[in-house]
Amino acid sequence: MARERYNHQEIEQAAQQAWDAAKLYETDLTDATKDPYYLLFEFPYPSGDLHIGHWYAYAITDIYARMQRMRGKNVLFPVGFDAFGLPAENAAMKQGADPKEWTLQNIERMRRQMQAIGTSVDWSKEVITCDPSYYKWTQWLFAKLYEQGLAYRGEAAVKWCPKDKTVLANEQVINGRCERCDSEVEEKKLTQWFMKITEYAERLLADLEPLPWREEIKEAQRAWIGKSEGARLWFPIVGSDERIEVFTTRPDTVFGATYVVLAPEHPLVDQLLAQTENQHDVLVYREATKKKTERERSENKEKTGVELKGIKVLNPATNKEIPLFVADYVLASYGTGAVMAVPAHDERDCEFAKKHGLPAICVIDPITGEAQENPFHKEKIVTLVEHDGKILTINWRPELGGRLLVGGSVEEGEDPAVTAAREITEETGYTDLELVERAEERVHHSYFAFSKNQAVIAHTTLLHFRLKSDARVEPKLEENEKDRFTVEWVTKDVAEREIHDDQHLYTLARFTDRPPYGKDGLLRNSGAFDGRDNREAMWEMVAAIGGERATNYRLRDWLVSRQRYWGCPIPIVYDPDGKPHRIPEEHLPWLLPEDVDFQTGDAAPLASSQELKERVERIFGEGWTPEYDTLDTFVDSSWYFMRYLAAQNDHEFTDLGLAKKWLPIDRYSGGSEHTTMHLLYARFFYKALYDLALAPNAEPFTERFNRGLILGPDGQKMSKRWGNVVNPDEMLEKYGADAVRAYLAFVGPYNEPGHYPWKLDGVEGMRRFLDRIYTLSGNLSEEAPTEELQRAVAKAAAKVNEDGDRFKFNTCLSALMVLLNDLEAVPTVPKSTFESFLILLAPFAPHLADHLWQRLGTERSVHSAPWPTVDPSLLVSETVTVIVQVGGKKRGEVLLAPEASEEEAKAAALSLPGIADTLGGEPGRTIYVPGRIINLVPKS
RNA sequence: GCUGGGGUGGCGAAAUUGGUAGACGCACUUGCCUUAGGAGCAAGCGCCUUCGGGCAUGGAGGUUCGAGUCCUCUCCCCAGCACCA
Repeated sequence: MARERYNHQEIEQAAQQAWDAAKLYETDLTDATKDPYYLLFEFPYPSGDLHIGHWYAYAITDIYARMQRMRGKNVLFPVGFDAFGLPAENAAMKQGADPKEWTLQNIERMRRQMQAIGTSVDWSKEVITCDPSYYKWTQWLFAKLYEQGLAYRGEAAVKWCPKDKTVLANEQVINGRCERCDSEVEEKKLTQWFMKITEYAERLLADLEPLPWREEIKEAQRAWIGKSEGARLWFPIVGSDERIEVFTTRPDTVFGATYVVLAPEHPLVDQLLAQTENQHDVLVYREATKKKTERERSENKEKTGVELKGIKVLNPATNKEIPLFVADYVLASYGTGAVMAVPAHDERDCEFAKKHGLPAICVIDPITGEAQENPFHKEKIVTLVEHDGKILTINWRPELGGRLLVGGSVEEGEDPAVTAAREITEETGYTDLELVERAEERVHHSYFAFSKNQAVIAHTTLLHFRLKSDARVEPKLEENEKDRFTVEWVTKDVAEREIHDDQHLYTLARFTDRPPYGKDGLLRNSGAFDGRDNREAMWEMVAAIGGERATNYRLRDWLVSRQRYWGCPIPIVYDPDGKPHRIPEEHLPWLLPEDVDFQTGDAAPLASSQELKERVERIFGEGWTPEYDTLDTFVDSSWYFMRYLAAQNDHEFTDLGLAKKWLPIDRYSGGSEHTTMHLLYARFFYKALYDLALAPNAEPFTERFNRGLILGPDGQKMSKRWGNVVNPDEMLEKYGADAVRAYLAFVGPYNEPGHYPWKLDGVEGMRRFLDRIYTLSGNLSEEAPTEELQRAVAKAAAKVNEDGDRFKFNTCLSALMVLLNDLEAVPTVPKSTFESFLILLAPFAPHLADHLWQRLGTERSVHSAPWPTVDPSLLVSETVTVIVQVGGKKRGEVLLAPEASEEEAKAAALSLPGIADTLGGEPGRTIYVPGRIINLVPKS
């Protein structure tokens, strides 16, 4: 039977017109007869043309919208445009276009394209963020947050992009570069508008836990919030009433703090300058850091800094005077902008201390091994012996511990150094030894000595020896000891790789890499706390030195001011004293002026508007001045999903009655690039509104899915630069919307963000699949379906249901392909079977399915047809293939009833040729999993 | 470096969560049909094989009657964070 090709252009246009005319996708938000289901995708920025990534985002989400609708849900599947933003303004500067016209034209074009791909979005609820009817409410919400103190004006060192000529939020700075244009970001001290997202840090973190999101999304948010728990401690400045406040996560190491460091921007630096002996050096250093970009500061990890000579601070634990430094490895914006430095236990402090010759005091004796009950205490030594750049090791037989350094037990009253020298000579024969260093700290190594059947804690002294010469005597060994180990000189690398004992590894690192030393263990050099477990004693120490528990977050407040034109005007005016006031509600929307000059250099374009100045004076009085900054577009997109519920409502920003019913959003599909910005901001916004009783609950998105990326045919990211951009319009013309969307659904799972290359052959294959369906529609009969066909349909329906809910449309389609293969194998297809097939197909190829459906003589659209319910009894087949294994290896298969007993299965298995031989007699044991396998295990 | 997610044919991927590894599709091979067309149909398609089988899910061990799936170690890829005290 020859395969026909359907005319996709005709079919698809007709279907779209029919859906439109029937208003098939307008959701009645008040309908109480059906379960509401809110399916949301991130609304696009109207850049101009729909690209394949948009297809992937909308067409695939649309599959689920259609599926849910057919299952009887009242589906809200809205769309809008995130229409403020820099590209419109750039186009204005480049081509002299009006940003508004440019944006609206793009929106018009994208609307048409979205309709052409057959998305079932509800256009009646469209929102456009640059429309005054929308931004009126953005302004209104800003004012609400301002009244709550959640939007505030503050002076801060902010990130400035010299190319885009605007400040950026922290989130928009990637490795010291502007995330949009990749320019190196500068720091400026400016007064700007912020949102107090830090006040919500804890809730943003805690409320993340129960959400059923992928771990990587949650983890990215957690990392961004960056909670760390520790303490605030105060270090008094000698001869002054001032104290330096530091934040530390390791207050238990305070006795080891040998100096204090301030960030160069720390306000105390100015205050202390007068008493500083080397004022000039400090000023020079501070100027130098100021000139460096953020990137230079973090790229060059060499630790620089200057001591404030003549100034000492007191370590509050030891009461000793310690020096004070400024260094740019301490960040002004984190914690208190000042740290206590503990070189013995912190890598960065250690590096800095080495460079400046500052002492390291070890305050923790590490504990290694595994905790044991009732241990026997013992004095031991471990020694690192070096000669000629190599390290002396004893390579024990594997069961005796493998490669180790020289160790041994200290005899009663013996000096550990003597023990060490004795052990080295006894075990290895070397005699010409020189003691280089004896570690101040000791290692407490806890283990079970099998030879003596005794749990032991070894209190180990660590020693570092050097051979003065390789003079050697015969080792003094018992006869039975001789073949238990070999003495080997190895490089440090080999030692690091092959020594597995923590205690010995610590020793190796202790004398080769130097500090930082171990993280946890028993306190030493810590006054009254000596011998205590460091973690356990930590808070007592904090209390003892007058510190307090504190939690710090990496998250900073969200900077929302932008020195740009094409954004939502901040609804603030300033009185003649420069004090900000919110613009009263009756003046909202506070319109964006139109008489602006974009070429303003570093100043905000709004400052060039005469109309704006006049408007302010007219309304508020003489001397009043406008706010010239506009809002970060992430503010617009932080609440748009609420506006969909009341897109046309002039009196309210949303409909709170409907919100109770529709929010939180059931499923939110978007790109992984929005994990730490949009998603975090929107969650914050929603929580803030919840606290104002303007949102019905505290989390806006129940489920979140990050979609993957469609790559060019060459496996590279699509880009004009590589010439590998796929033009969706061409595809649409050549293969039709159904083929393209089904192909995109088939490339891989939509519930995890993978990278899928666009393969033209694949689109053709998908079109072939659709053509085969079309062809099959010419081979229908009025017969009743056989049970076999019913089973095939039920199986496909079950799979589409299950995997559809998991956003795994690739396997849904494979189930439909299997079903089609089955249908092609029978002489004629019963009409009712084909109808079921079309219903299952409808979400994936909505136009073709609808066309064929109507050709069967049905008036209504397939998209209003009821989704098939699966009869579970049809999923259980009469016979199942049971795998026959002998000793876990497949040796054949038998057909059995699913409920066949073990005896029947065993008999059937044994009757297979060769099974009995392979088995060699009666099985010792039989494992039978009905419907799956029978495993006959030979007697051993 | 830290954290998280991964590694399965030539390619995109499946695998009922411990029970036939590679469903489905693409590419490829062979044959058929034909007024050679980038069409259609049929068969094949992990690797090796002495045709009995044997070996295969990055690698090495382990648990188990049975491991892609669980455990330990290790290598590689991707993402987020990265001087955060």
